[in-house]
Amino acid sequence: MGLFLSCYENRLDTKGRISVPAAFRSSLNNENFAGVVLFRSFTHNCIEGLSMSRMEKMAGATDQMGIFDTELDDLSAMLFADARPLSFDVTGRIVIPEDLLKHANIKDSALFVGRGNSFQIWNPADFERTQKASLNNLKKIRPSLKISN
Amino acid sequence: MGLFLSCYENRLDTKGRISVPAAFRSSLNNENFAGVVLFRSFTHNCIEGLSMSRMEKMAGATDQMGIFDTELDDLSAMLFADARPLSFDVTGRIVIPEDLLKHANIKDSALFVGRGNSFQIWNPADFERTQKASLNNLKKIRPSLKISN
DNA sequence: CAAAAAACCATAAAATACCATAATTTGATT
DNA sequence: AATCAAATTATGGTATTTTATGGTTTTTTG
Repeated sequence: MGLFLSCYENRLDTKGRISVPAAFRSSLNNENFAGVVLFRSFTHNCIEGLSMSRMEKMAGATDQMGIFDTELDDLSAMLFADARPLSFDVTGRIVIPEDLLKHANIKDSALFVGRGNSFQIWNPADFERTQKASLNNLKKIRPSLKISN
Repeated sequence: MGLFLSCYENRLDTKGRISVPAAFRSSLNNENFAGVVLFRSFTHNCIEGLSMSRMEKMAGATDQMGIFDTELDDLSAMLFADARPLSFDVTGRIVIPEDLLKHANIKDSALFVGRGNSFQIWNPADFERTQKASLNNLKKIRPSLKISN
C-alpha cells in the first residue's frame, strides 16, 4: 500500500460529495475495495480514514482473541460499529455521513491530512490550531522514533 | 468474506419481516447459503449473527478441542442448538424467531451492528446505552490492537 | 381444511451511476 | 525559463437503480 502523505483541502457540494485527493486514491490503487473506511476519531474532533484491507487486518487480529474477551468486546464494538465503508464514485468522490461531519465540525470544506498508513479529515481551521499545539509539544519533548530496517 | 461494518436501523413489519441491510447482504454475496445464522448472545441482550461458512469454521474449531472436553460440551450445546439458519426472501428480508426477539427486547425496530466478521442485532435504545459504557471503558484502559503488516 | 409460510407484486425514498464542464496539473517544445 | 497543448482532477447537475417497506396471492404443512 502506498503511504498517505501531505494535505489537500477540497470542498463539499450540495449533495455532500467530496473528492478524495487523487494522491490518496492512487495509494489505494491495488485495493479490492475501491473506497475508504471512515470512523470518528476517539481522540480528536476529526475523522479517521483507512483502507479496507487494513480494516480486514484488524478483524483478523480480533479473531486471535477469544469470544469472551471483554476488552475486545468493547474495542470491536466501537471500531466496527462506527466504521463506514464508502466507495468512490466514477470521479473519486465519497459522501461523508452526517454524524461524521458533525463530529469533525466540517461544513463546506474539508482537509485531508496524510498520516502514513492512514489519514484524517479535518475542519481546516481546527487542524491548523491543533497542529500548532502539536508542534509546541514536539519542541518540548523531542521524541525518538526508532526505525528498524 | 466482506466485513460487517457500520450500523443500520430497520423496521419489522406486521408479519415480523425485516430487511437485512444491503451492505451486510453484499458481504455475504459469495456464500453458498443465501441467508444468515442467528443465535442469542451469551453476554448481552442482543442477537448474534454470522454467515453459514463462519458457522462451519466454528464447528471446525470445536473439532480441535477434545470430544470429552466439558467446556466444549457446554459451548456447542448452546451454540449449535440455539443457532437458527434464516434465508433471505427475494428482497433480502428474514423473519427473526420470537424467542430471539424477546431475548434482545426488540419490538418494532432493530439495529444491525457490524462487528467485523460477525454482526449483532439490538434494540436501538439498548445499544446506545451499552455503547456509551464501552466507550467509557475504552477511554480508561486504552487497549492496543496490534496490526502486523 | 385451516393456519402458517413462502413467493409474488408494487412503490416512495434514498443511493448510485451517468454526463458535462471548469479548474488545475503535467509534460512537451521552444 | 516560458508557453502552450494535453491530460488529469475537482466540481456541478441530472437520470437511473437500488433499497426498504407494504400488501396480496400462492403454496406448504400440520
